[in-house]
Amino acid sequence: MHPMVNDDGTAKASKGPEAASARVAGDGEVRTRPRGRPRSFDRETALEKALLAFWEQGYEATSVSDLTRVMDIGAPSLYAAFGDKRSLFDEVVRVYGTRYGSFTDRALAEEPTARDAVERTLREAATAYTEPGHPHGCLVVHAAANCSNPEVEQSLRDRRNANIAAFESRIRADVAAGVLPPATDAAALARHTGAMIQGMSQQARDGASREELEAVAEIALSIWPRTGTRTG
Amino acid sequence: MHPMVNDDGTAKASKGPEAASARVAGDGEVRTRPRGRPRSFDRETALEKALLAFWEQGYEATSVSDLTRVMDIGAPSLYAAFGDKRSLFDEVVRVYGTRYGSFTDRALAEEPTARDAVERTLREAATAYTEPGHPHGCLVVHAAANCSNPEVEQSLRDRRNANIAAFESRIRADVAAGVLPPATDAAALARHTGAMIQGMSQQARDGASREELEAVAEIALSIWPRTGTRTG
DNA sequence: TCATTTCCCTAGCGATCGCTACAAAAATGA
DNA sequence: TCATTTTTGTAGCGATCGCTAGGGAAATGA
Repeated sequence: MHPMVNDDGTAKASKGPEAASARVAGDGEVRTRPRGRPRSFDRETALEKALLAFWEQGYEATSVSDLTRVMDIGAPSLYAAFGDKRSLFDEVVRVYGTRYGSFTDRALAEEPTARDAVERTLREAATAYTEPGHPHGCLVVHAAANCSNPEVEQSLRDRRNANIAAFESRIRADVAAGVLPPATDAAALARHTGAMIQGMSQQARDGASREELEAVAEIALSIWPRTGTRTG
Repeated sequence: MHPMVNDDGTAKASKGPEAASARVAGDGEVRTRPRGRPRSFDRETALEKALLAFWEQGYEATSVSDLTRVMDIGAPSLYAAFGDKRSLFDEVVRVYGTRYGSFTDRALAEEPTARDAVERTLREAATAYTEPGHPHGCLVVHAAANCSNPEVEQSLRDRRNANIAAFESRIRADVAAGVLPPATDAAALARHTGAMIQGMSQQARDGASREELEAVAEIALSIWPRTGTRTG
């Protein structure tokens, strides 16, 4: 696809400067350093800078010139290490998902009920979306808004809708288990949760504080029947 | 500011091809047609096309080339009639506010209680944000997202926050009147409403149907105490 | 008819966009 | 030392961005 992409360019994982050339067959010593001139920058550090830029400004408003400036590398280095702008953004979204955006998945996996998962998600969203040290709000919600590239826009839309679908199936499971009433509209409840998350993210971008978002979350949580199995 | 802007270019209201040259002093007859070559396009029609383009793609992703194509006029005609891209967008936002986005103001002005106003707003949002014939969601919420021009982004942010502030003062009025409990957190309740509106708008952009948004609205409304003065 | 006024069309301005050709620089193994 | 491999910086590609100069076209009043 791309002519000048080296081994760890568009690869899935971000491996360091290993993957050497000289391979010692069955022995353990594969400590050989790569062949040519070594990279002058740390790939993960540069990726983190790109993440913050995309998070702040969105995919399209972040130019390659912006990226090379904040990553402190030249354009050819960027293209050699990350492919093109789109590939870099995809990798940024992956890293964002594992580093910043995984509280929803954790809540769904670890909490005993759907309500508890939603409660934890909304409360953690209030914190995460206003945390100092990085842009406010959710990258997945905002970074591909008004994007001329329909594939980029669709990829984040898919993530948002998959998130809501995960809530819905979790709610359905609680309905089947008798934790929630049989008449529960799981789809609507899940979509309501998704709308709250996205609305809170927009509020965070518009300047709302953590306390203000927490108050919003409390209100949103009051719709859930308090008949859960929680001990609290 | 702009050298080649005629009388009705960047003016507040969109007046037609009047504002004639020959002025009959105190008499009523000011029917004289303008002096030079008449415009070959209808200004309001072109403005509506620009509105739909900005609504669909956002401020920055809509190029002047896009605009001249959908408005079916040349670039010099656009600049002569509307100033620059920014002025055209400002006018589009004004028209959008009066034509599509005024249901919130109407609800706040016409409904007897804050709860009724929010109820009507959320229900009408479900309809308006999924209406066929124009893009889904709210222009004010989305059109300036990820905008490189901070003034444009701020102008819509101000509108969103002013909207929430209007809800808050309406809620405070009901608290003062005894319609809502004295312990009501007006700011949080207003922000919750704003987050719901923005979340529903995002949902509409992501493909949610009117029925789905109405179900979300019903859930969101269930947080309000049903002790209103409504007869229904 | 004719000067005046205003609009439209062509054509192109300088700036920026994403991206890359090219050659020097810095590491390797032999 | 020297050929090989990979990265780096420079410099610039074609395309598009927002915007406008300039001259002809279409209306006016005289």
